[in-house]
Amino acid sequence: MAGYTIFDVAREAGVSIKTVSRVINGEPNVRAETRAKVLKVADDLDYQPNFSARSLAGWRSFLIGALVDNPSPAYIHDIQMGALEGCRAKGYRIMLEPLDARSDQVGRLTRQMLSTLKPAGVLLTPPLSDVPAVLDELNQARTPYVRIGAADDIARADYVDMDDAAAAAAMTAHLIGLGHRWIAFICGHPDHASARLRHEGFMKAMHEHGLDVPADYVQPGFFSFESGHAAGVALLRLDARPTAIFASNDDMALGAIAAARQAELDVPSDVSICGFDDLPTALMVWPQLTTVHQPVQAMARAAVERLLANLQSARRGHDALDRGQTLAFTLKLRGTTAPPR
Amino acid sequence: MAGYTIFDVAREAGVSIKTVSRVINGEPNVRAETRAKVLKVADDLDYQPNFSARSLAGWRSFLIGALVDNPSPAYIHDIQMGALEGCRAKGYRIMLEPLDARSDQVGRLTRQMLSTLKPAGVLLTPPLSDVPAVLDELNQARTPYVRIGAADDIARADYVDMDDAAAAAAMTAHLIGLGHRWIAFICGHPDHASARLRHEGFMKAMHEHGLDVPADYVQPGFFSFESGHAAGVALLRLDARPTAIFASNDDMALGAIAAARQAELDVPSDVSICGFDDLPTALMVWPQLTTVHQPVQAMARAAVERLLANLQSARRGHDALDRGQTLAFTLKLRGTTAPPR
DNA sequence: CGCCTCGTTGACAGCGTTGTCCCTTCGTGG
DNA sequence: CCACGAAGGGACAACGCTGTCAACGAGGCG
Repeated sequence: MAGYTIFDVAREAGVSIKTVSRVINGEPNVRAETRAKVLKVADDLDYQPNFSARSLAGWRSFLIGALVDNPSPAYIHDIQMGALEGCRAKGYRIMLEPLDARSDQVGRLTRQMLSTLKPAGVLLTPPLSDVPAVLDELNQARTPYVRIGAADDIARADYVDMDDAAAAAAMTAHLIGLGHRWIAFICGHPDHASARLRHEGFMKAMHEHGLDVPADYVQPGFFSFESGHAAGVALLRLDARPTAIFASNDDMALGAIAAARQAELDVPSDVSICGFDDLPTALMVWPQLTTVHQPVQAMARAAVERLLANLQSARRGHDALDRGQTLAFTLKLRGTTAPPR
Repeated sequence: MAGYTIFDVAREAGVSIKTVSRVINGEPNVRAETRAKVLKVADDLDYQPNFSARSLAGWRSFLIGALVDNPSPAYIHDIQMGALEGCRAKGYRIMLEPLDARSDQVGRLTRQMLSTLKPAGVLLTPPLSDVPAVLDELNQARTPYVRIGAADDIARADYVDMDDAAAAAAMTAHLIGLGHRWIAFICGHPDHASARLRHEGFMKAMHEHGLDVPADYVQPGFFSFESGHAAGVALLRLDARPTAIFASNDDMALGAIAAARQAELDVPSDVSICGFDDLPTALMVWPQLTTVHQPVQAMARAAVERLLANLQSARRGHDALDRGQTLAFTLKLRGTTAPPR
């Protein structure tokens, strides 16, 4: 039958259950020799500590909740894989928890999740990273959490993010460097802090280069293909048609490309288009999409690692280390941007 | 503090802990009046039964493991969301478990996962649905499971799938109906049973319509964009160039489209291209990709529902119901297929 | 009218682990 | 050689829930 208990290990190793527990949990006050013996027996028996029992007996479980409210499969996938990488070795597990950030039940749902799962920590992703009701519940339950891509009240808790504004500025500078002067921008979903930052980065770069951005060159968008398509249609119909369009995510960039194709315009020779995120799809269209690589997986991994590090230092009574971490972005210059004709 | 225990509910309702437990678990032999009272108190207190305690005390946990080995974020996402839909209401949770089907450790890893998590049931996705080592471990641990898209030894366990061969035949018939006679096929990953079935469906439809398939019209592929691209390049270089290409998944279809673009061929006027899966990306390229909609989310949901139904009937000592379920596919006729010139 | 059955409820013992507390052992300095 | 402190190790009680079994009262039946 699959599964020995700690009792079996203790018997085989000739020590008490508690000592095995100490070894498994890396607690101090075990002689190196004893530790080695226990480890060997545990390995021989292929002993796996029972998840539920550990959570029940100990203060917290070995679960990390990942709260998401993002329609993008690729984003969720990256979050989950990054988080898994960060905690698999330490015996923690990830439980994905989709949650509607705009619901007025979001606080109650968070609380329910906390009391059923009693997670050791929680990962917050945009736009949930900036929902006060969620943060409050987390604080009240004294559950440590890391916010990914948060913008509001950044000092409130541990965070991991990237510099969206700088990235947008860098991409804008790239377009300007190619010779573009008339660059339009498609905004992201207003609920997302990063959408705001990307917009700011774009505007800043334009102004710094002394370039003008007409009001109708900034189109609203919601991070969806359709909204990008609509914005693209609107932009390409303008009398003073932009020579480049910077969409604040890839889905919208693809929508804008579709709009260009329908208008019988070639990308990039008639109009350059670039995105933001670097989805897998960016490589699966032709020409391949010029975009900003957002290190989602690396952020998730870093977030989990911070979480676990803080859990350990909390147990030892240390203070939290630094308060957050900003990861580097990369410009992926590919086929959808070129000098204007 | 967030979280009352069953004890609080019992006290408030003036009954024993066990009675509350009965109500929560929907067990029989509780007077309707008592049941209602307990339910009301539980609701007032917003009581959430503790996950770990339930798993530890009962021999079943409330976890369902979803074993996946598929690089596609969209696929994993659909599986997870479908599974969530199927079990959220019943208080079960999904735990995603990536596993390498080709590793010789796959059996050991499965066993480890089973003994730490003690899941109530397991969802198997392709290609893991057909890995004997995994199935054996599951049987040995007496953990019920449902196989999604399995092909080998189908009577071995409960399954949910779609008719890949029929779907491929239907798509082929669509191309033939448009007037194509010279249709090429890009195969899928040889480890996937569905790849084989799709190929068979294609060949069958061609033969039934009395059409010939030259040997070099059937290209190998691995379900990846790159392999589709390579196959596309090879096919479009042929002296007798096919007028249509049926790629056995969307990633490869996109690869083939890229190959056509690079060869300065228009899709669909110079060459029709279609895929299989209906990824979100299929709608985000222009022209939009003609493909077969694979009901991944619905399959995952059905699989979980079957799992839970069987769990209940097992407890009541019933036999398993029917042995499996085949879901309907849909042809999504969009912009990348058209009559040949 | 007593006996048996059935539906309903509660008392109690685990489930496999960790936290707390205490005892033992060993090394060190006086 | 003894006193003392620290480190190593064990006994035992939780943790919150479910499974088992027994107790109880209400009917049905002979």
